[in-house]
Amino acid sequence: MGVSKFENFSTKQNLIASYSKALSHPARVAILEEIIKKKKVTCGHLVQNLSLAQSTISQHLTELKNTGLIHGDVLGSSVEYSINQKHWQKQKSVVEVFFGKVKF
Amino acid sequence: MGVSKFENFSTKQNLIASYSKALSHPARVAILEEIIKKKKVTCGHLVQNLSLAQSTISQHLTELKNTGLIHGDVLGSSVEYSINQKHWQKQKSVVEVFFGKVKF
DNA sequence: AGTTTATATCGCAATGTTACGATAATACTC
DNA sequence: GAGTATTATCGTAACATTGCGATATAAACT
Repeated sequence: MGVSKFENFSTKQNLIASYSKALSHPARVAILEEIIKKKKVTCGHLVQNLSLAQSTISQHLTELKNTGLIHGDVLGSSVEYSINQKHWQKQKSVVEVFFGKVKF
Repeated sequence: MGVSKFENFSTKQNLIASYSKALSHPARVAILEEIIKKKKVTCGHLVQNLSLAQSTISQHLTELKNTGLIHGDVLGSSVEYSINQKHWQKQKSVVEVFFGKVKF
């Protein structure tokens, strides 16, 4: 029991769910806002600005990377994270279409 | 450990996270789509259309109700669920502002 | 090569989510 | 009132998520 039954739902429904899940924790929202503000941001910068351990932030970054919202460019010994414009726009439009289904 | 540190983040960040969490499971996306399509929908109707147990669907409905996205009107022995237009619009605008922060 | 710096990954504990069956609660029907 | 129908809640099992410290990995610097 307790196992999510993703196969019962459409690809589109799973896509919306997966995109929304990326934003479903305030730490990830905060990370994205910081990336947007600074354009490029390292893990170390985020560690200094958010009150979370380095390993925790790295984990959130990996999640955001996996959904496609950001990408990391290796720069010497550090990694610069920035918004993946293509996926951002895709998620933006998918979510907006969903919310637009309700007519006022 | 493993306890989410919501207090480290702003009210706005927690709001976006909480709204997004409501859409972070395909069953809830499917439920919302069905409600939008039919305008009003009972729990029983959803049980017939989604392959999930009655108790599971009732649980998802309660979650959607708690975030404010839908409300239920008692109608005899059943309950008719519909979109809470006010909260829907609020969530729509909060999410759109967030996505709009990235300029292309 | 050894040291420092930056990030990722592992292992684990605490908590949260998802699903179901069983049962309770409420409102109609006879 | 007894029986039926509809929804909510309880209890519980199986995962999943979040967080941290410790450790691994990789690049840069002496």
